[in-house]
Amino acid sequence: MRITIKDVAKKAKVSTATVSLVVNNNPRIPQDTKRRVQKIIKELGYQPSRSARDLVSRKSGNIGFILTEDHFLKTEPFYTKIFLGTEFEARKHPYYVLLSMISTDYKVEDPLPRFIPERSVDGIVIAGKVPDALISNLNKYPYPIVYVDYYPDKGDHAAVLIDNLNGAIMATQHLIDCGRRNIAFIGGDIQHPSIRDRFLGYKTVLERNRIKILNDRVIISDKIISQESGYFCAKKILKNKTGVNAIFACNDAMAIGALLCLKDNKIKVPDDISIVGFDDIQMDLMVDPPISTIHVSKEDIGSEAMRLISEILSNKVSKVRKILMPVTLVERQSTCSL
Amino acid sequence: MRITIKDVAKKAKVSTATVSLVVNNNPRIPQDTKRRVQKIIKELGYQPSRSARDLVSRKSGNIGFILTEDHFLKTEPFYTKIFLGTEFEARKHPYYVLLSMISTDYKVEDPLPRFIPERSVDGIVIAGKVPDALISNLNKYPYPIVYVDYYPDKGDHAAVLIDNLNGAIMATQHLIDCGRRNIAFIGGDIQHPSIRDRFLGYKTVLERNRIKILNDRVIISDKIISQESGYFCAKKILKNKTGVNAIFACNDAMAIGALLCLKDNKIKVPDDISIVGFDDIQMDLMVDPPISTIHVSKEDIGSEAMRLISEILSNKVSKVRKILMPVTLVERQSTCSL
DNA sequence: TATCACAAGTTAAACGTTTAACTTACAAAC
DNA sequence: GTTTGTAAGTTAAACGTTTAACTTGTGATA
Repeated sequence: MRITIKDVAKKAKVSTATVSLVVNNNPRIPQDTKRRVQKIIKELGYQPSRSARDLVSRKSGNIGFILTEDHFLKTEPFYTKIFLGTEFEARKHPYYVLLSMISTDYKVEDPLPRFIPERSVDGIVIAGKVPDALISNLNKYPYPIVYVDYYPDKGDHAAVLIDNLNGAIMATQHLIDCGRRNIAFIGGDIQHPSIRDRFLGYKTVLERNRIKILNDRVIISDKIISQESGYFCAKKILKNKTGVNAIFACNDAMAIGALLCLKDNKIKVPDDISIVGFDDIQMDLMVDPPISTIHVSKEDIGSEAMRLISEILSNKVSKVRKILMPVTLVERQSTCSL
Repeated sequence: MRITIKDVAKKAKVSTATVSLVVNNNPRIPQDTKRRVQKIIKELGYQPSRSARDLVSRKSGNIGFILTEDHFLKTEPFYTKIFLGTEFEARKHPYYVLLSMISTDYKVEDPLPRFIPERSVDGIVIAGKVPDALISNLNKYPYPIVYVDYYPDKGDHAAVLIDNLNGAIMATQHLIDCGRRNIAFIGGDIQHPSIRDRFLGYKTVLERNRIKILNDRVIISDKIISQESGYFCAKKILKNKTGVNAIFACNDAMAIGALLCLKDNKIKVPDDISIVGFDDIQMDLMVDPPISTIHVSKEDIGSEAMRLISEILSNKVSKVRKILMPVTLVERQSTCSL
């Protein structure tokens, strides 16, 4: 038989209400009583029942964490690290995290994660870009949502985001600090808010330094962002022959692809062309030369998301807000001064 | 206000007991009543409260899924896929999955995942090798455990395992079928039950074919299993100069490391030396030539684990048992006939 | 006609908490 | 000496289910 609050109450010769107040740290209970009860709780190994608590408080005690399958299964554990941060932070809060993957091509008629209709979560964290169909299905429910590294176009959303603009500015400025002014940008999926901001940062720095933005130095692939598309974009840049001596890639995957292309064309990196990426993924260190990049702390993003949803659920936050997570420049061997 | 069983009962003009019996598909309720009640449930959008259910049934409705951080964060999403399978299968069962990572060097004094002391799970799935300290801490609790792709030395455990022995036999036999008899084995962590069985399969096939097992063709690294250790082992084999014309690597990571080493030494793969690995990881297709290997369905392993723990919890299973998941040979370009 | 079996449902307690409202005792204020 | 205030608890209802035990009605059986 499970040890309940009644057992503790009986042994401590107080009412169950008192035990409950002790457990919940209510200031109405004086120190000595509190300590006495706490001692007995420890002796008996009492653990409050979650379901009983949840029942009376009309909470579930769970947070749903949703991402698409391909984000989760990617070789680079980017979102996995974000989840790790969320789960780790949750240990300090009264929440468990229910992780659920949805199909990358989720459609309106597809079922939502079971915990949604079953009302087994109090709030939701959505990591990475998800199909609009998911979002519109979710809107039928009253759960507060925190977006991570993405947010839908319309509407006002709570979100934890990478400071993409600043990161892009740091990256591009770094190339200029290396004495390079013929800087190309390679990217894809320009609809994505993150990529849009990274491109914006690039343009900002060029303008700030009175460098003309040339169309044949900006290559935006319409294919999915990947090593392959990076390779392809770099190829185009070489073909355009505009004397590029630096490339800012919208992320590390593309940066690595570009690096491979340059190597295949016997172009020296970083001397002839320097490359800087974005994200600081593990692969950066496994290529030759290691890629200079903008470091993003994935775990911190995840924990921040947990903190935000927790605040929202305890009504500490009056207004929806977006949090920008700071980034840092990591200089490695893919960039050098001219 | 939430729709409760009372609302349904009132509208259907029955007692809450009847509604409950309908929801739980009790045969005592005749078809027509059942349908009538179900219709009203749908109309009102009634969803039973989990916490109320859990409270009265003394269950938590959760399964804990535990793995070490490095397993989860590995570049190759091996365990991530297993988790995905578990989570997917859980949708058919009355369980949610709580994923929790523990430190790779977990010690006895470290805290257990919060859901353990809080009694918020009904059973546990442990994926991959975990420190003994974790297991001994877990033994203080009465939760049934299903191990996945690993199980502790002592004791009788329920486990879902890869059929490593058969896989190793298939791999080695495949090399012999290619007309190769000078077959090396490279591996590491020979204490690990999986590696032990893979080595055993190798020896079995050689004996079966009356091939002598030579010590300088069996290289067991004492370093962690990885691409690097694979490279290193292959180097040793070349140094030993025993005319090896095939290598069976204990997993794909080592196989790829070996491949890189052979390429660096201008040895032709698959012609001079054929290589076969184990696991079928994504990287296999990204190297040149693509690696022949033993395919393991990670998702199936995960779903099988969910099914097993679910059976154990519903007492359908009388005896502890181990389930061996079948594997298949995948022939790619790293092996060929002599 | 009385008895019995069974189908179809109902009643009410139990699960383990939280919390608003109440009680009691004691000290301070008038 | 009465009133008032407060500290330190207690009482009891409520949260939303499940389920053992009970009731009621109907038809079959002796």
